[in-house]
Amino acid sequence: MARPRQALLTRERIVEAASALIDAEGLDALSMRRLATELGVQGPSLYNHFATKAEIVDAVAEAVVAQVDITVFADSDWREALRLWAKSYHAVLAAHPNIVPVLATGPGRRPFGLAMAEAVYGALIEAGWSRARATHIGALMRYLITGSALGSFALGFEADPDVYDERYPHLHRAHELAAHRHAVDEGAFELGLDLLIAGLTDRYDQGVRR
Amino acid sequence: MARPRQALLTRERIVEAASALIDAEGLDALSMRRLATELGVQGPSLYNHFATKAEIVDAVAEAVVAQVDITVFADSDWREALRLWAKSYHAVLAAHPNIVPVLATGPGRRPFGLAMAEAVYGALIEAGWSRARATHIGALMRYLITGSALGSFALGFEADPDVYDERYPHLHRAHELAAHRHAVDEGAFELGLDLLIAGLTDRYDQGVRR
DNA sequence: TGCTTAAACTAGCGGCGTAAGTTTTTGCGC
DNA sequence: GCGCAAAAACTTACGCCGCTAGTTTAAGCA
Repeated sequence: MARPRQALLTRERIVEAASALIDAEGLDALSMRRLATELGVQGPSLYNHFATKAEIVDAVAEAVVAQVDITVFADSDWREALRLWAKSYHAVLAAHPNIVPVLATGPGRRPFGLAMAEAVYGALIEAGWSRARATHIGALMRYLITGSALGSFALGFEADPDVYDERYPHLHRAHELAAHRHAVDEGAFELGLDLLIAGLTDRYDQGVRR
Repeated sequence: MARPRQALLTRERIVEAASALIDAEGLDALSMRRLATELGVQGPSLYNHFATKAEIVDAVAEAVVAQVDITVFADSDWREALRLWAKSYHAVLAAHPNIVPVLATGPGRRPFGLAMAEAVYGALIEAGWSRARATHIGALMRYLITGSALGSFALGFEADPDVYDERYPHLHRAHELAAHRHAVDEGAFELGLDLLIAGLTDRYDQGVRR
């Protein structure tokens, strides 16, 4: 086949297919040939639309970050905005956990990623936090959000009871963690968010803003 | 060469070389052929000592976790122990950032990883926290520690000033972040640790332990 | 109508993890 | 002391991978 009358590929279609593949089978399953097959095309054809595989992955990451609600920073008090944004971000990552390793490395040059950083940092600065502290708070939120999304804590433990022998007396029920995955992971995230925002609120109200 | 009079490889030597390679050039640079070359041997010879590449990576992860000080849980108050352990873990990961993605998925079946989980969870249970809360606290600590080690927040922003145009008014100095990498990353981690432990202490002292 | 560009193709390079089978040495049981 | 299994290296090879180069044909514009 040479050039078809109607183009088979668009950047949008490629990103959609890549996103679906990553969601369904993980980052490792995304290969140029596999993705192309999924789109009914030969591998190298993708290079007519993206220069490298990394560009495709970046575009997928960008599409995911674009789903996070950052409008809250315009409307709400910084505490409430931080909480709502964190929950929104957390929910988006929970829906697309396989792309998290990419997001965890920072916004890079991705416009939506930068817009999110701008919204968070801007709101903290406007609230009166020092530049250094606003940066710390932004970093801290990313640690919590990507850390919790990167891998389920509950699933980090084997479901095989034989793993937890007499060397680990307190872990004798750790094999049950997987069954309570949601409660464990969400509970830890909520606890972290509560503690961080409460602690920051205390400092803020005491006038300690740097 | 057939079987040599003196074995060229041992599991220990392989893990050491793999660890050094990962530290120096990252997880992606670790390939069986490359690692073998580093050890003066052909690629498949490694399979006489490890069944898969994943087993080698696991052994490297285990060697790193083994460096974390968990003796503090035997000696100190849970608050102090948590703080000291977190700092030790953080320092170890800062020295070996490239292996963090592996650790972030949990202890799996690695004895040192499980021993660490046992120490942390056991100390929290002994202190009187409920099982559910102790699990949450353990998860939360992992989120903070691996989240902060996974990728420098500061280095997640491009050092190229042109990236930060008029769309991101508050980020106009973000290109300077890389230069303050240490202060930013450490500051955020310390802030997080302070806030979490202070918040947990408050709840604990008020008798809220579940 | 003719030229440039776009978008598909095929072929191929060097690298990957690992399976299979070969060779030689070591060390143990008789 | 001998014979033989196991150990530890090897070579070869399979089917993947990202990506480059060059080819073909259609589309769009001068």
